[in-house]
Amino acid sequence: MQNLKRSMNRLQAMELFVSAVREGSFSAAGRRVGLSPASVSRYIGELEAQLGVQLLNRSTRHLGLTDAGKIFFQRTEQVLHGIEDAEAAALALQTAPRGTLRVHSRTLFGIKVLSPLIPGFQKLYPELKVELRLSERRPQLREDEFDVDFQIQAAKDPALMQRRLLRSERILVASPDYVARMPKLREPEDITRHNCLTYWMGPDDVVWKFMHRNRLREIVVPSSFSSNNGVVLCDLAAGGHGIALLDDYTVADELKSGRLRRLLPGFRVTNSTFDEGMYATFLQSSYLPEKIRVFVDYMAEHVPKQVKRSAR
Amino acid sequence: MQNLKRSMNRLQAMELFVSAVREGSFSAAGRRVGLSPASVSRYIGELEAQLGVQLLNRSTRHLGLTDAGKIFFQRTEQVLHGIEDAEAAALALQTAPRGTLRVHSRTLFGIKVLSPLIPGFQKLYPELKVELRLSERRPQLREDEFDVDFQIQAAKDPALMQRRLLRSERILVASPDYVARMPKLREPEDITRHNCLTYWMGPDDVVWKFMHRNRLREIVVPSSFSSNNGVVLCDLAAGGHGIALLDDYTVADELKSGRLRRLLPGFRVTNSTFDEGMYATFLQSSYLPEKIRVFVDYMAEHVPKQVKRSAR
DNA sequence: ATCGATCTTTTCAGATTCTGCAAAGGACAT
DNA sequence: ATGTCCTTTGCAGAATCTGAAAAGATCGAT
Repeated sequence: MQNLKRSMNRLQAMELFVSAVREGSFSAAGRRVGLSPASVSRYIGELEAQLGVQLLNRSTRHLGLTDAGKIFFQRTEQVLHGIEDAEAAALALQTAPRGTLRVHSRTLFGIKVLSPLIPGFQKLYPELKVELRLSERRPQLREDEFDVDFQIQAAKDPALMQRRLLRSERILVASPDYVARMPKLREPEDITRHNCLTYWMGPDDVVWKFMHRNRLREIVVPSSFSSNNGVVLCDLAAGGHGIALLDDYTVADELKSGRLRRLLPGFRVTNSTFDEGMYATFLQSSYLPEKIRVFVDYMAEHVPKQVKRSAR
Repeated sequence: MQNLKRSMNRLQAMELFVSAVREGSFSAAGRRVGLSPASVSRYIGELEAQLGVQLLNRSTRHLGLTDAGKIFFQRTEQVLHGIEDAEAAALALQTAPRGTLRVHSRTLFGIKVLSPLIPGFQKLYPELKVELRLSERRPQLREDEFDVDFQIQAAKDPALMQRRLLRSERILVASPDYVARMPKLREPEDITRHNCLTYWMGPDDVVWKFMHRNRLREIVVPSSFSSNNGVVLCDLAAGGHGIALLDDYTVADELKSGRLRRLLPGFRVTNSTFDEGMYATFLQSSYLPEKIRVFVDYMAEHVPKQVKRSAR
C-alpha cells in the first residue's frame, strides 16, 4: 500500500479514459461529464504517465487504441461495473429503502392502473421518490436508467427479471351506436367489412388472430386509422368510429357504463400473442435494491385488486 | 455518466476503507499510507455519505462492520485487485514483447531481406506474432494500424520516428545479352537510345539523375515499360528487355551470378534523391512498446548482415 | 486553395479540495 | 486517577483542479 497523500484522482482518470474511447474523442467525453477537453487531456495524459504506458494514439480526427490500451479498456470497464455493483450491493442491504425510483410504463396502464396506486405506496415509504414515465416506446432499463418497467410480454433477455402482476386478454370493442348502424359481426371474417382502429406496430399489414376451440384464424385487417396509443384507440371506439382491439382491463369502465360493447365474445383475439399480461421488469442483480423489491411487492399485491376494482 | 467536475477522490476513499478494516482502525490505516487519522476519518465519512449507507460502527477500540459494510468490503477488495490487474496487464504488453507486431514493407525488400530474418526473430520472441504485409503503397501508420513500416526515405513527419538500417545506392543494370546487342553506353545521354524499364512514380516524365564529380545531369528517359514493382523490373532486365535502375542490394545475386551487369559504374544514379537507404519507421511515442523496440533492434543488427550476405 | 469546424495540448490564474494540527471527548488497561 | 490510543471537527495553509485562451493539426465543403 503506497503513499496516498494527495494522490491524483485515478478513478476519475479511468472513467474519462473509458468515456473517451467510447465517445471517440476527449472533447465528446468531456461534454458528457461536464469537463473541458483540456481537463480530459490532462487526466488521460497523467494516467499514461503514471502507468508508463501509451494507451492512445491521438490525432484530431481519430483516437486509436494501442494494444496495451485495448486490454486496459476492457479491464477498466469491468472495474467500473464492479464499483457500481459494490455500491448497489451495500445500498441493497440498507433496511430503509431510499433514493429515487425510476419507473416506466405504457400510457394507458400508467394512467388507469399505476398512478392511482402511487400515493398509497409513497405513504408507506416516504423517503422514496418516484418518477413515473409513460410512453409507448420500449426503454432499455440500463441505458435509460429505469429501475422498473411494466411490460406486456415475458422477457427473453437473461439480464432481466420479471414478476407477473396479472394476465390480460384482448377484446374487440365498439360503441353501441356503431354496432347499431353497421352489419352484424358473426364470424371473424366479417371484420373486413368494418372500420378497424388498429394499434400501430410497424409498416406491415395488420393481422388479428382469432382463436375458438383450438382453431386459429388470421385475418388481414383493413385499417383506416392506427395509433400507438391505447387511450386514443379507446376514445375513438367509444366515439363510434370503429372497432378496436384493446386489453380487457383498460376498457372495463367503458364496458360497465355501456359506452363500449364487446364483440365476438366467443373468440380469444390478439394482434400478437395470446399469452400476455403485465410484468414488472427490472435488471437482474445479485442483490436486489430494497427500493425495487418493496415497489414490485407492493404492485404485485395491489395491481390485481386495482384491475378488479375498475372492472366491477 | 454523472458530472465529474471536482468529484471527491472516491478510489482513495475505497482504498482507505479497505485498509481501515484490515488494520482495525483509522489511525493504523493512516499510518500505513501516510495520512493522518483525521483525513482517513473524513474520507470514510464522505464515502458513507455519498452511498447513503453506514459501513462501519465506530468506537475507539473496535471497528465493526455493518452488514452493508461487509458486502462493500468484499466487493471493494475485488475492485482494487481488478485495478491492479488492469494496470499490470497494460504494463505487461508495454514491457514484454508480446501480442501482434504489424509490419509493412515494399515487396522487393520484404521478399529479399525481411522474410528470411523473421524466423530468427520469432525464435527469440516466440510469444510475439508477426504480420508482414507487402505492398508498393505507402501506408499511414496510425490509421492503418501498423507498428513498423520500412521506408526508403527519411520521414518529414514529426509524429514518426525512424531508425536507419542501411544506406543504399541505385545502379543501372542490364543483362549481358542486352549489353552485347545494343550500342555501348559511355555517357548518361546515351541512355535515350536505349529501352528503359522504369519504376512507375506517376503520370509525369521519368527523370534519371546522374552525378559524377559534383556534376549533375538530369535526363528525361524514354520508357516503354514501367511498373511499381521492383521484382518485375529486375526480372525483365535479367531477361534482356532493357535497362533498369534498381537498389544495389536488391540485385546483388543477379550481379554475382552474371545474369545482370552494372552500367556506367562511374556515376551515382537515382530517380529521386541520392541520399537513400532503408529506415524502420514507427509512431513517435512517450512509451515505446517493447515489441517494437526489440523488432527494430533486431532488424538494425541483422538487415545490414543480410544485405551483405546476399551481396557476396 | 481557402475557410470553417472540430480536435488536442499547454500555460495561467482563480476556485476548490486536501491536509495536519489542535482541541475535545470516548474507551479501555493499569 | 492516569495514560494510551482512538475518532471527530474546525481552522488555515498547501496543493490540485479547472476553464479560458492561444496555438497548431486535420479534415470536409466550397
